[in-house]
Amino acid sequence: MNRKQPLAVIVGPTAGGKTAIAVELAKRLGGEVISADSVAVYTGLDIGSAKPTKAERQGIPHHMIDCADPAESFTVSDYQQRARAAIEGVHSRGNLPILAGGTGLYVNAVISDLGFTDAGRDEAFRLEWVKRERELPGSAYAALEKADQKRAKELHRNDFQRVLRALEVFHLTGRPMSEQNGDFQKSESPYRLAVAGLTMPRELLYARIEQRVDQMLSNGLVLEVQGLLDAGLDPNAPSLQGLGYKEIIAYLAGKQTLEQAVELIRQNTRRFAKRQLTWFRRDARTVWFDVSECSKPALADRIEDFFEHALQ
RNA sequence: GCCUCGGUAGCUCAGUCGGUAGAGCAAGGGACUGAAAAUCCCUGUGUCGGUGGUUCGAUUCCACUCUGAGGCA
Repeated sequence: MNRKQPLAVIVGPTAGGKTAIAVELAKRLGGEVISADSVAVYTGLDIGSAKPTKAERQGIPHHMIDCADPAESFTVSDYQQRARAAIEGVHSRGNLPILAGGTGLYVNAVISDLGFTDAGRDEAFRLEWVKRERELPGSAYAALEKADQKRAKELHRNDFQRVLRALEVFHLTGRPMSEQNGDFQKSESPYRLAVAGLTMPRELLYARIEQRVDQMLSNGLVLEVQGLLDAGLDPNAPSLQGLGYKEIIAYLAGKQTLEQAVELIRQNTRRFAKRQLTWFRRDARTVWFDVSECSKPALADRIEDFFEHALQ
């Protein structure tokens, strides 16, 4: 009987120390890092995404970083395919893949048996509905109630982004989205899994976020954004809707002061970290490690121990 | 020194013709299947500045007091 391949996973809120611990464990366990970060996939978005530098990577191979053009939109489904291929590559080299990142949906797309429908995107269809919704708010949800009652019940009528996607799937396939997607909470993982969650007291996390934002600024975040815009990147591109980018763009457009932009980045990052915690807490497979409870080497010891036992 | 207007949720304020109070923002919690760093939902007990007085009952009225802003000397 074929045994599933092992996959070590490190999740947690932004600025929580995932990168450093992932590299440390890769060194100890003979691993390679698979990033699970929806912004670090884009080339050129380096500072704002806190992409690990060459020095921080310490010679450990990192996958799923710089693999998409920021002018194009990169989706979960793209991520799933390519990340799984990357993991297979790591296995074929006899190494341990370490999936590390804070984008919950991306992590789930890899570690759960999450099957995406074949339906891609239909931009014309989307534009049409955006227009209709503006003219008659609530019409998209009303249409979904007719097309896919089950999905409509799962969604809130105001969650236009999801309502629209469900409509799009029905439009492209002629079948309700709710019939095409399994319940990923109940699905079995394709891998032998060990999921470590990094956590710390909220107060400490927020202090670290503040530090990180200051660091990004002194590393030249404003110049990075200016450079991307100068290179012709559309400020409305999905890649630039990320934290830190949209606020700086608003500053460069003269819509707010730099101080306001920075304060907004801090606040939005705190909120984002909160949402990340909500996501990872929900997954019962996550085993939590409090970073503030011990020294860095001791933390690495504990997680190394956990991975070794859980992945046996 | 005198006069006026304030002191109510972490912040800015509303309100109670006397029956112990509510908005916005902040914050917290939750959801999450092709934009996910996105999108969306839910959540308001606080010595009503302090001490006395009147009253069945005071955050509300009265007195004193502390404190902030402005004005007059």
